[in-house]
Amino acid sequence: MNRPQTLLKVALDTPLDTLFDYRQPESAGAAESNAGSEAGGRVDPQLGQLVQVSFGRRETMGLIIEVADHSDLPGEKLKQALAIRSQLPPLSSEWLDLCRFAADYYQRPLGEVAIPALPKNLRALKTTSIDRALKKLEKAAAHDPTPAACPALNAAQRQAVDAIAMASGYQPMLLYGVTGSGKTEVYLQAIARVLGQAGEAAAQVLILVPEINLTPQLEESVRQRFPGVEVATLHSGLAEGERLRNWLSAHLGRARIVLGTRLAVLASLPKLKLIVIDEEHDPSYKQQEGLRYSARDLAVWRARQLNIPIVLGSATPSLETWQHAQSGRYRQLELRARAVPDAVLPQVRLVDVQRDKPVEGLTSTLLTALRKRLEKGEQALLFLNRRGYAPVVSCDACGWVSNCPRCTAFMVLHKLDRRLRCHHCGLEQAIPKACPTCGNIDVHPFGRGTQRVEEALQQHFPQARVLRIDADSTRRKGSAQEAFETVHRGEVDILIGTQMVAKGHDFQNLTLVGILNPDTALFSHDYRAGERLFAQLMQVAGRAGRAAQKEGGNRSEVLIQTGYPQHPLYAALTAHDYDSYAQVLLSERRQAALPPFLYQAMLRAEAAHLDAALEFLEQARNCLEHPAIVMNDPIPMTVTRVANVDRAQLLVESESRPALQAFLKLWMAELRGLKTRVRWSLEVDPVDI
DNA sequence: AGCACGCCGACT
DNA sequence: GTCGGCGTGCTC
Repeated sequence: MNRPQTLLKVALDTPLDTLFDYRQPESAGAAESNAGSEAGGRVDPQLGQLVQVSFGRRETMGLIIEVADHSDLPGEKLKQALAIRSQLPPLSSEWLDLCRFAADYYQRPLGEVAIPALPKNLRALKTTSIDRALKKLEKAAAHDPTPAACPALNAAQRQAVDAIAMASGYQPMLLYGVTGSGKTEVYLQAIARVLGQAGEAAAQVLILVPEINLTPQLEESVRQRFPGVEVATLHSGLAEGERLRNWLSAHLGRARIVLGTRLAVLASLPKLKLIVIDEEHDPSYKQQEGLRYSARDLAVWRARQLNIPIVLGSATPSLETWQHAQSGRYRQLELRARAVPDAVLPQVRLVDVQRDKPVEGLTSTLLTALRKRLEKGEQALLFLNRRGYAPVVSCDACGWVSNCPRCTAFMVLHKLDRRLRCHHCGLEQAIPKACPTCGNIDVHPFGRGTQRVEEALQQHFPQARVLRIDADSTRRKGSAQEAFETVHRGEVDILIGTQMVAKGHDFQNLTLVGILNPDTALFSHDYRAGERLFAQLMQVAGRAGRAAQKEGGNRSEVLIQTGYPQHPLYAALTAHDYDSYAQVLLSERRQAALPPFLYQAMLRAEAAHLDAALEFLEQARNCLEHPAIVMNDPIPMTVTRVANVDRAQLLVESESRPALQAFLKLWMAELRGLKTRVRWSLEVDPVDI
């Protein structure tokens, strides 16, 4: 007497690695009749539709992954789904496959990947914001695309544009070119060609950028170049309403160009025909919490899935991408010259701090260079990747240092607000007037951050307008943007900043870049530190001399203050030669059996006491063996304690990615079975070791 | 992960 | 006598 009934297998945002079965709602149409869908009659549920369900004691939104007529559970355990959200097209099976891949690869349940990838307002139980967004989208008038004028290309750019526009099917391409070599123009013209080729059939292009707020220039260029074309941005800074509207515009295929940060790689793009990843080496493509995905890797997977070309642009490609280009898996497109006529690469000079001892972080060579630029009315940029006034305060008499009581870290002196602040847990304290242990009056700051250098600069150049840009000076929303504008308007003579100043901005009148204390990264235990430092310094150096050279012939210069002027990294920087340095790094990696010649996963554990975390990892290490897997010793993390929580990690390695994946799948099942009070998480392809 | 239930300490 | 600590168990 069992008439077959339609069951929905639903993915929910929960750590339980399974789909949940529900009976279909009484009337799929009726529940949402306010949206104008056909009332009454039963509508067939479809894959990729959102469905409202009761789960435990709460109501939540899920995604229909399968429609079936059988469940392994006894019928009385099945609840009826509450309502299917039918007023928008279902997510495509390609999109679901993308989420499924990410879920499998990063060892998470499908629902934990797919549901959070959707805008919050789309998942909300009430439909008001969706209705509002759809109405607003209707209203937005569609303009006729009016092609804007394109600058002429040089030969290398033309070749690159042709290669991208004429690529058929899956074709990853490394667009390798120094800052100022005209990568953006290649993107824009390739996009124009791809959108043009698709004609009325409407193609979509996805452009990924590291941080949209720091690179508003690209968004500006895109909008100006494609007037009348709908451009949707997607990034974490958007208000929920706008986020939903832009997401829907992409999902409905209206937005022809979607420009976003890493999270945009999971957008629904039904007509996607080309992906561009700008600054593909940038670490911010790696999500560093929750689902720790690489947007770059997922983008490449997506391009292959859809059989479309993908362009990875960089002046300092990641070694993974470099290796693929070397091996021929990726096609290499190269822009050698700077695209701006007459522009030349800045001269990079090393200042040996053993011979020219810095005072307050500034060598006399750098001070002289600054003075010269000031006299000419040109701008200078100093780069110091350390915010605050001084990284630690100490007592000469007894050796007391400003340790954070909750973290394995120093509390940083912030002189302006007269506080000590821990950059790991946020704890703040007043600056002690005397040493807390011995009472000595003479406690003093040790080392220097951007605030201290700013102070020194003001003393050296009282007439100069000095501006500091770092996370502290740009707390307020939009203040970073304001700060950069004052530089553009020429209201700043010397800019001092952290890595925030390295990205995106071209300063026309900037002719001197000083790099203050880059050496620490040279001897880091993280084998990626060299690669990252090179990319960062190259990027900062690129801020200088982007404008056409003036008739006076004053070439821009970059001064690097270092204690190791012989280091090959600096030699390569001086020669503007990433090729050979990357080659050296790659062969080192091959010899030492490190990524990209080795595949890794990191199991991390957190507990109130280090012993518990280490003990869990030891247990994890012993609970499963695999012939192709090497398990390292569990070790405390470098910064062991953060906010009173101890952290440890266990690195797992294999020469075979499939073997690692197979192992992880089994291992996760084992670990989920261990009952432990330790919080743990797995990261596949970890970047910070 | 939420969110409940469930049994032992200091308070309106 | 209750409010509330977090241990344990379940979610179609």
